[in-house]
Amino acid sequence: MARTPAGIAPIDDRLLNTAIDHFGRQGLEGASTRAIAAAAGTTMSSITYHYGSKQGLYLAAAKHIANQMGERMTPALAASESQSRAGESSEAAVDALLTIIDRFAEMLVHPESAVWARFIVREQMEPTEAFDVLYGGLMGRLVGYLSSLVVRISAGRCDDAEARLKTLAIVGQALVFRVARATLLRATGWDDVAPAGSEAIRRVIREHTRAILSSVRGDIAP
Amino acid sequence: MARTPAGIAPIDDRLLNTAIDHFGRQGLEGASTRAIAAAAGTTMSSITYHYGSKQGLYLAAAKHIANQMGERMTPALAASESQSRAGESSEAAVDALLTIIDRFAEMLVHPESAVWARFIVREQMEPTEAFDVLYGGLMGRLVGYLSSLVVRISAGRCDDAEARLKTLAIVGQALVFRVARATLLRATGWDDVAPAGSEAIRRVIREHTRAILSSVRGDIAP
DNA sequence: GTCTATAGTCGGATAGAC
DNA sequence: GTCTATCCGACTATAGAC
Repeated sequence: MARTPAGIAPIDDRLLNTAIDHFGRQGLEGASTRAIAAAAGTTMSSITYHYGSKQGLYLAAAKHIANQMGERMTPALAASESQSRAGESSEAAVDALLTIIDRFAEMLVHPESAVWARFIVREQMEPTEAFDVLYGGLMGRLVGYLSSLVVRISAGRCDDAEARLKTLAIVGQALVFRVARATLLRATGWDDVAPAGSEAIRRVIREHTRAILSSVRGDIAP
Repeated sequence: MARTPAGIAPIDDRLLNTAIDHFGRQGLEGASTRAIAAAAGTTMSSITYHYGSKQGLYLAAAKHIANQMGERMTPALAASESQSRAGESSEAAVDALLTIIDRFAEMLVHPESAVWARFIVREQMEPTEAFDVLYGGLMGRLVGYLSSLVVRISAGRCDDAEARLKTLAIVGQALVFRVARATLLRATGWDDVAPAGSEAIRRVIREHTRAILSSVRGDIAP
């Protein structure tokens, strides 16, 4: 049986993706291992066999999300770190930050992230130990890296604590288009987010982020 | 038995608030009418009596959220509309928009909004007919109003469709501090959002929003 | 209006066949 | 490893006492 580089067999992969979907919609308690197993084409006791319990599957699902998000963001993170190191200028840091934000926005408007987001947002608003898995995977590193870029861009105007709040606010501009998806569709009259809409969203986020970072640099009066 | 102006008796109010909490955490299917009734100090069959069914209670809970959010935002909305009408200048429109955003941010950092947010975000990412109730209550009106301010601030530089995307991105800066609460706490090292933290968050959002709107007015090069 | 009692379904965990 | 069978608890909805 062929295994992926991550060591996950196709059957486990299918079970994990189904689990993410069900847990994301109904939570740990609300989701049913019977329904997850049936949707993945197997039976409930295979969950017990592979993951020990319902909660074991839940934590494995969180790890699977962290791995997949890491795969999506790693190239952009490498490119950004390269841009960041290319020059000491704050312009280089702005570009490095925009590289990450734009890739993050692209991920969030992509349909693939819908199931991840349901799981993650649930953990954000009512954390369990699965949040440690999610935050330890990529999020924490990303927040720290982006905040350090903001500090550099500000040239000492804002301290680390303020930079972290600024980072979250900037990220929130992208997050809203996934988390408030129903409002997006109502407000725009769209049936779904077509490629043109996705481009328009990313352009708005880039423009806003540039404007915010310009003000951080002191280009405009506060 | 004294009734509130909204015509909701204390017992119903307690039942509805409990329902919002349980439904927000576990969803329509996951939540248990027995548990909701017990936590509200009554029995399951009183839910059937008052709301017909579990889903009837769910819709009533959505309406209750819409009403409460309306109460919180109405004064700011009235003040904002007054500011907006006070002058034709785009500065007046900026102030009017900031009034709404700041009040919205204040609501989102307040602990009270945690239970509402769990319910609403669930409906955002997996809408049912309860979302019609939520969106029809306040959200739709607010998005339309803020977008019209953005159009006015831009002085024709962006059309209505782009203004709506910009509005959502701006709102997202506030939303993130509720929706990604666990990340906020990890990133800052806070145990909770103390008054000083709440002030810092709102200041960042105001500064960013001013910077974004300045760029919309063409104060800085795109 | 609020309660208890009951019917019928579905949940997770486990044991054991193969 | 994957399945069936079974245990026992919890669920919604309803009927009916008071």
